[in-house]
Amino acid sequence: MPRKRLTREESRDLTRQRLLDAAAVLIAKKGFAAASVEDIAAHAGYTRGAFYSNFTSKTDLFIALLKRDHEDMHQDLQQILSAGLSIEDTQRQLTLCYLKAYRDSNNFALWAEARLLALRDGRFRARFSALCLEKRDVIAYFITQFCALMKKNPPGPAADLAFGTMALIDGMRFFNTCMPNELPDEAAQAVLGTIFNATFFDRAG
Amino acid sequence: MPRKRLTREESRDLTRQRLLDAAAVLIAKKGFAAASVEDIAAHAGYTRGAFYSNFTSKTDLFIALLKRDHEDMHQDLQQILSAGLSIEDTQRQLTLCYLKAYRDSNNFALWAEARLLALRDGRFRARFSALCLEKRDVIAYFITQFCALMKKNPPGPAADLAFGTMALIDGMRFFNTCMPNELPDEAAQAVLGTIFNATFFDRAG
DNA sequence: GAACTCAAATACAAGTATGTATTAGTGTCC
DNA sequence: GGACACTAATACATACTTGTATTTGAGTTC
Repeated sequence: MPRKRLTREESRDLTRQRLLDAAAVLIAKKGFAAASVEDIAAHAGYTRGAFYSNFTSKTDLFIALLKRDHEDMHQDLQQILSAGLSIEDTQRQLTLCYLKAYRDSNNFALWAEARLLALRDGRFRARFSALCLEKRDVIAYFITQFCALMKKNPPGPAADLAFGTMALIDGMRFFNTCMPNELPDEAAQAVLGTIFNATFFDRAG
Repeated sequence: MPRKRLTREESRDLTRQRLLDAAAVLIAKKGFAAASVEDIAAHAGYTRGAFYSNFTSKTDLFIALLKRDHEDMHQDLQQILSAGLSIEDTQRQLTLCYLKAYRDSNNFALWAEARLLALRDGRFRARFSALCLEKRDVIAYFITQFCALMKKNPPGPAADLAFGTMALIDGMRFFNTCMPNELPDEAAQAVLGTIFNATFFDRAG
């Protein structure tokens, strides 16, 4: 099958995506600061010219990258939510979704990198916070729905608990990834399960 | 009072400490990769010569820095533990200790930076993991003691739960620091309290 | 206080990044 | 199919870093 001739816009978007893909790999591998623009462009099969033609800066590209990742995850969660499943099935789907995201990506390293950058760079922080809050809201909504389904009140403001959830998941994922001998998959899952159950299930009210 | 004349060893140690102090500030501010050796040395009031005379590499210095911070915290915790206080007093001391560490340092940014570095650099990871595990063990011991004091069994292996504790605290601290409007101090404390209580207190067994 | 030793400064040689300014080569449109 | 428009490549100027090799100068010791 002959390769389709691309319109200018399609072509441009393709290079954009390729640059983003390359950036995801390189930033996860070397870190944001160490991944040079040259590197990223080269890995995507371009030169710096393509990069600067598509993004104004490395930071700009990073935000675009995070946004893309966030939207992917958001869609997944949204789908689970809108399916109107039972508690058990929702939980099951959630786990699947989590594991999927877990398996095939080093994206959590990107978010860790972004958090660090956000601590230092005010401009970046503003844009990053917006993304984080969207993420939090999705999770908060989940918590609310979940508790409603179980006919319990959440043990605190759902938005705040959502932060806790994110903290816990990301942190455990780091330990699990970095020292799998000390915290193997099952142990990590068990701890998450224990804490979530204790917090959201095993309570009066 | 005239400045004491320093022995060679004292003098050397002083520059070492100064370099570490400067590194702590600069790495927290700019990140490990972006904080140059030159920068660090200059901020400490030296040139690169002093740096290379005291450390073999930036990574080497970073490990030394983390170790120093860890030992400080370790001592604090050890003191609380060995005081043999009641549950309430222990909790109170713990909170104080936590807040103290919280207030006057950007050190948590250092650990976040280190985690990222550990993901990529195998050599660094080995050394960093060792520190992390010491930290974990201290916390795990705390958990064990605490549960014993309350005559309850921990809801899982203390070592694993310690990872969860670290994840939660560090993660919440990030959100609290980065977006204090969205997650103010009290909210962060409340969430931590809720989750810890649910996990360690409000259970049968 | 003179010889010696070691910490820190200086000088030097590469290597690598960024960003802009200009050029080449294709889609696009009449 | 020829002029135009825009994407990506190239060329260029500049600025940093790192690490080593050498020198200076201050503690130490006899």
